[in-house]
Amino acid sequence: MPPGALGAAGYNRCLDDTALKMQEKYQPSQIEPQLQRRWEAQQAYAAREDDPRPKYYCLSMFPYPSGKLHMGHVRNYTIGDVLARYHRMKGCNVLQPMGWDAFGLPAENAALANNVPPAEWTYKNIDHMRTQLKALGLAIDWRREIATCKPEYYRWEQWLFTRLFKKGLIYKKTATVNWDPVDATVLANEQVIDGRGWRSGAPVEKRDIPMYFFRITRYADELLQELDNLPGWPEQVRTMQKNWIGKSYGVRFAFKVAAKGDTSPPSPLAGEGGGEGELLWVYTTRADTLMGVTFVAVAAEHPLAAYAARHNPELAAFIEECKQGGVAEAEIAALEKKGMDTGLKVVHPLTGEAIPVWVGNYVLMGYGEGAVMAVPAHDERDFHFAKTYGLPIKQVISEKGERGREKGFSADAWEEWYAGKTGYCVHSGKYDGLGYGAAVDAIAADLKALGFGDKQVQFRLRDWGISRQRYWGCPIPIIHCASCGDVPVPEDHLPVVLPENVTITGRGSPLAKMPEFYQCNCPQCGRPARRETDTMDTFVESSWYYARYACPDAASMLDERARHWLPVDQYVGGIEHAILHLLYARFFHKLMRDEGLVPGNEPFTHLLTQGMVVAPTFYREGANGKKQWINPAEVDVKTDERGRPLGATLLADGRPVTLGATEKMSKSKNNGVDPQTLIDTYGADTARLFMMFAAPPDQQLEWSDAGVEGAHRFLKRLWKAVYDHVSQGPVAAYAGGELSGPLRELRRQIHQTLAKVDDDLGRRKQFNTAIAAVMELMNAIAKCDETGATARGVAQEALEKIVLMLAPIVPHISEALWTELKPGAALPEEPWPMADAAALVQEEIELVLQVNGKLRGQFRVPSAADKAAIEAAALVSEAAQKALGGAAPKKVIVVPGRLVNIVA
RNA sequence: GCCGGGAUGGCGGAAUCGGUAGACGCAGCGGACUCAAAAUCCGCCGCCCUUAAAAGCGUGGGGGUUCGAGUCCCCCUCCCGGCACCA
Repeated sequence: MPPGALGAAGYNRCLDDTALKMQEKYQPSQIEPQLQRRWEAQQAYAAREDDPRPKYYCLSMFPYPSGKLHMGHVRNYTIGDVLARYHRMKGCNVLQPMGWDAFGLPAENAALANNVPPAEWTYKNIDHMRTQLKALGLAIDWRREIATCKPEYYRWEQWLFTRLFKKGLIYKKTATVNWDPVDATVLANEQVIDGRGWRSGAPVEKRDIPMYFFRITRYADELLQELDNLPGWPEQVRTMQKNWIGKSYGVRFAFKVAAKGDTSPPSPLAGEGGGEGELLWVYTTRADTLMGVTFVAVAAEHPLAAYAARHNPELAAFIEECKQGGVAEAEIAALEKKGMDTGLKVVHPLTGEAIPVWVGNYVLMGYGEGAVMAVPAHDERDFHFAKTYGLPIKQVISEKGERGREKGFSADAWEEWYAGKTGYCVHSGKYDGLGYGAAVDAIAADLKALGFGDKQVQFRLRDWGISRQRYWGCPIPIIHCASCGDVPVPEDHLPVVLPENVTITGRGSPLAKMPEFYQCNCPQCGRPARRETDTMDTFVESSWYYARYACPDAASMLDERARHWLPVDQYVGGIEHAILHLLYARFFHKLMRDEGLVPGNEPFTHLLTQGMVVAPTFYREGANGKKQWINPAEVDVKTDERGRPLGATLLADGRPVTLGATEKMSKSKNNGVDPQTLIDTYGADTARLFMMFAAPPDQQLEWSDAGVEGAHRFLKRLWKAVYDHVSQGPVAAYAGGELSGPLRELRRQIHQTLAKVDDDLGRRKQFNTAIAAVMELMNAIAKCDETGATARGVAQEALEKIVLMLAPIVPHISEALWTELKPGAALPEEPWPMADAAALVQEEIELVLQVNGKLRGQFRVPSAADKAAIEAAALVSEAAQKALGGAAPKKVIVVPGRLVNIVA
């Protein structure tokens, strides 16, 4: 039932009047649970499709149920809730749902540590965290709660999978994973520590295994193009996605692997098996430097490397060495660049020159062709590689520098301009003098004429491998049949239910050890077959949950309610999801659109990426040099008389501890502050206010106990101000009539604050400055000592507006105070207050006088004064006279409404 | 390594379109109230010189554009996020 349907009288009838009767003291522990119970009983935040008001779908990234809420959650969900409540007051039909990203690795880790089945652990965590979330007073429609580990949810993911599989949007190929040879298990990147398995300690190896892939590259162009149609997204996120997709225009061509003494050009009919006479394909965006190629580098896994190593034990050993270590790109990119000559040569396609082929540990098989042409003179990485191994460096690009003189090239040291595209070809025969574009065109044309190369558009984005050799995930709905191949599970056999009673050993894949799970019959031929035992990447669940909230009980994947609510108007979540999650969700939206399930091309109209919550760290070093991290709650920090930290001691023993860096709150650094303690001590409103006040939402937020007390102090002051005001008897808010100067000024500030807060919450989404403006207004009220009925009327107006402006941020205290200020009225029905333009008018304004850009004084002018009048007023001002000393100014710059700058 | 951010008093931050740097809060200092403490209220609070006023300096470092730069441009340092199996 929408709050409006009850009416103010009906809403207030649910009030326990005695318990909410105004106390002199602010007691959040009394107010908050009572209001939360009332909201729940009234279904005050249930969202309905038949509501005629414009819809506003406000979504915060759903949490992984790790055990208990952390500060990052409190921040994320408060931001979302402020926006949801603000838009509700603005007259929108708001949907704000909540659910659980319930599949994932930590449940299996917990199972290993505590011997609890992942399902049980997860459900227990969900129950606890739901209670915690409710204590925050979020305006959530809890009827729509979903958990991705429930078959009712993931069955539709399996259903979509089978549809996409039949469409050819899912395919199988091998991919490289981290392999722990001792635990016989595939490891996640975070489980590889310094090249070793986190539990076994064994050196990790790269291993190729078959996997299912989503053809996200088929949508690469659209995913890129549509970024320009997302003005509600932060520029930095769009830039990151653009670079991630990485559309490039280049040339794909082949070298022929030379048989001894053979310098003839390759034949287009040659094979690509990796032997002599066959083709070695590469892709380059710098075809203009083709004449400067001095070697070719292939990945250790490239067939040509294996071919060259057949009778070369040293090379074989090097290739083995390259297979050591994990697959994480960050790790590989940070490795020392190593390589070895294969002894093989390829033929330069244009010059016929023999070019050596090297194996390089920095060339990755999964990227492009797994082979690159190397131009040391014009690529920094190739340059350093060539220097290390004494390979030739051949300049083929030059550039004009100062006064049109040619820049000097030296193979001794790398310079930035070597890699530039603004020069022209040199030492390149017929291509000499051509610029970047013309040279690429000419060389591409020549390669094409030879029949083994052409221009090609390429993306950095790779297809999305979704197979995981894990238990706690959505089973991939495929049956492997010896005669029919990979057969998708038919619709009427879905869902493929994940068994919940399992024992996790940390060795191998649990489902692959459960015949009762994998033994089945082929849906096509009926013969015994084997069910796929891999589960899906958990990013798959989080790629479409936003749509399921619209219709959590639908008897299909989505129904018409998804068309009503989508797209999400406002999405709120951590910046760490800027690329992967947000790109996958955009991709899924397009997949679902093409299935006719969702409207529009993009899932999220506006995006707010919030910063992390950080806190100081404290530690002691053990005898073995290992740091023992101490929680900030167990530490007493001593400061000097200016508040600078002098040192810290452990409360338990009074002995010193070391103050470490301020870092993201984490288990590993033991610097997390439990939000539960905060809520228990000060109430949810204080927690919310502090989170919104301490930093702008997109910046990192530093935890501060003192800051929390400051936020609590403000709420106590607000409470007392209303109490004192109400105690003097009821009064109507000022509605017109003569005002004294100070009261007119106070009223002007009330309405100036209304305009500011509306802009901050609506357009800027910057809550700290909105709160600061309200605090300033509170200070102004306290300073105003006008008395009488009119003054009380203005005070009533001020307090009413303050309570309404704060309602989205601190909903409990606001609702309690509203009942006192306007007996019989219900806050959830109040519209957002708008500034009265008439109250903002000023007769005179103060401008700044600068001399040579430096502040030298102030002067007053009528607010209607034009430029000439302002200049005249400035020149006769005391400060101007003093600065000029009778001389005429050289120049006068007038910025109306701001300042006058006199150039003397 | 590559891509994207960030750096402003003792601290968190403000300055929204190139126009008064430090709003608001915290900490600190001084005072009021109190038998006392806590709470609360009032005042001060960038650095430097100073009795004071005034001047000077000041937004990570170096250079530039401009009447005027925290904001724009170039170079550098450090910190943070992401890098495809943490979520």
